[in-house]
Amino acid sequence: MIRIVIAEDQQMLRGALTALLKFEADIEVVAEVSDGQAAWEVIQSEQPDVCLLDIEMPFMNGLELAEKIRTDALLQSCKVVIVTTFARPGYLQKAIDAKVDGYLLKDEPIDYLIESIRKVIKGERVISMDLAATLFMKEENPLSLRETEVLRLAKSGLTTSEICNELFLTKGTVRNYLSSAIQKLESETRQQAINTAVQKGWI
Amino acid sequence: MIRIVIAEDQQMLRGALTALLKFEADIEVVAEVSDGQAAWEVIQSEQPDVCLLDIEMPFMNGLELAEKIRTDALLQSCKVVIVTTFARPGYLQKAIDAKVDGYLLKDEPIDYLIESIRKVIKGERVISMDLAATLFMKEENPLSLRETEVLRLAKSGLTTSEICNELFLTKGTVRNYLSSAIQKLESETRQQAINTAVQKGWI
DNA sequence: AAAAGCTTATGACACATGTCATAAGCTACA
DNA sequence: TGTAGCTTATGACATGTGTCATAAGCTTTT
Repeated sequence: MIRIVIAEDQQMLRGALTALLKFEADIEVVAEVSDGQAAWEVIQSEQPDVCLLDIEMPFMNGLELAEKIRTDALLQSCKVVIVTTFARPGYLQKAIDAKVDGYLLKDEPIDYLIESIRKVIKGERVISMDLAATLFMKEENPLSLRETEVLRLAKSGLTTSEICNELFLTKGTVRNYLSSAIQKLESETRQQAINTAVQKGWI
Repeated sequence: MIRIVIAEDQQMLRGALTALLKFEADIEVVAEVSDGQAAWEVIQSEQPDVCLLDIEMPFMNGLELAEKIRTDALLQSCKVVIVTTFARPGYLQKAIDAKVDGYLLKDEPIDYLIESIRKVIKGERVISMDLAATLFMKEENPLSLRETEVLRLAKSGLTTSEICNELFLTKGTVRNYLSSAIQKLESETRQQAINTAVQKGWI
């Protein structure tokens, strides 16, 4: 019997997945939760064979959670499958770094998900077809730590002076970071830079 | 027998819904499609009792589709239920204008969806609890047509001069529109104005 | 030890952005 | 027939933004 925990914040999808997985004779859904914190608690207490994790969840996202599971000595045999809407290279990279066993898009059929669960139990790794392509086309995030930070703040609508107050930098420095971020992302304005960075999953 | 068409672009959720609705004795899923255009075609040919429509779909969104269904003489008896992730007042307003029969969030349990299908068939209207609240707290979109247009273009990263080329206006005019949009949205920069407008579903 | 790259900073320049006052033409509504 | 609101426009002003040259201190890698 494959024991599974489902962490997905969208109730309709979570309920539907749980309902359908219950029809599989070899699968048992031991818990279904809607946020990262609750997921972490139930994973520790239940020690499931497989965790299905959404990325965007309250309190703790699926990638951070995957990282925590991988570095916990008691959870070495627990397989991790990320299930997400987003085909962002940045997300995929983080998932690979966290050594997840599967990375599926919500745009896959459920049968593929079920099949994938059985595969990761056997020690195989699974990845959505669409994503296998982005793996090869993968672009490294060209932004430095500070550039990323500054751009993230710019995204939330802060002006240069507000950003420099936030990070205890001078205006000039912040403008320099934004300038180089804009150039690295081949954009012309901060807005465009923000758009591409979001789209690539870099901020 | 209640005949249903499901239009939802996320395959996993669409498949799950279809699978679960098939267990209901009084419900028949006559078609499931992944974009607005395909939905429109199948709705015309199948004449279903109920359409479940996602909002964000390729080719035609669910709100435009709802509008088309409501204005088609042959589809007067077809009930429309919007099922979406987003609790944006702007979306809800458009849905109400299109006289939809139901507006549910994907954050509801499936049982509620099934129950809602039976209710709209009886002529009732259904709306998610969370949304009933926003209905009362509803804020009117304070932006004029032009202001909305200009802000939408700004959102995609265009500079003032690019926007004025796009709309055949002078730079000064575009700046005035942005300025008044920023003030109406109680923001300080175009970026902040864009953020709040997106969040309210106004652009 | 040298090279490369990140972090921080300054000053200067050109241009973009946001505000304000003002105004003319238009539509819709009372 | 006003009056209100939208659309369009101009000029002026202050401030914000993006680029460039330059540089010092720091860590990491070769």
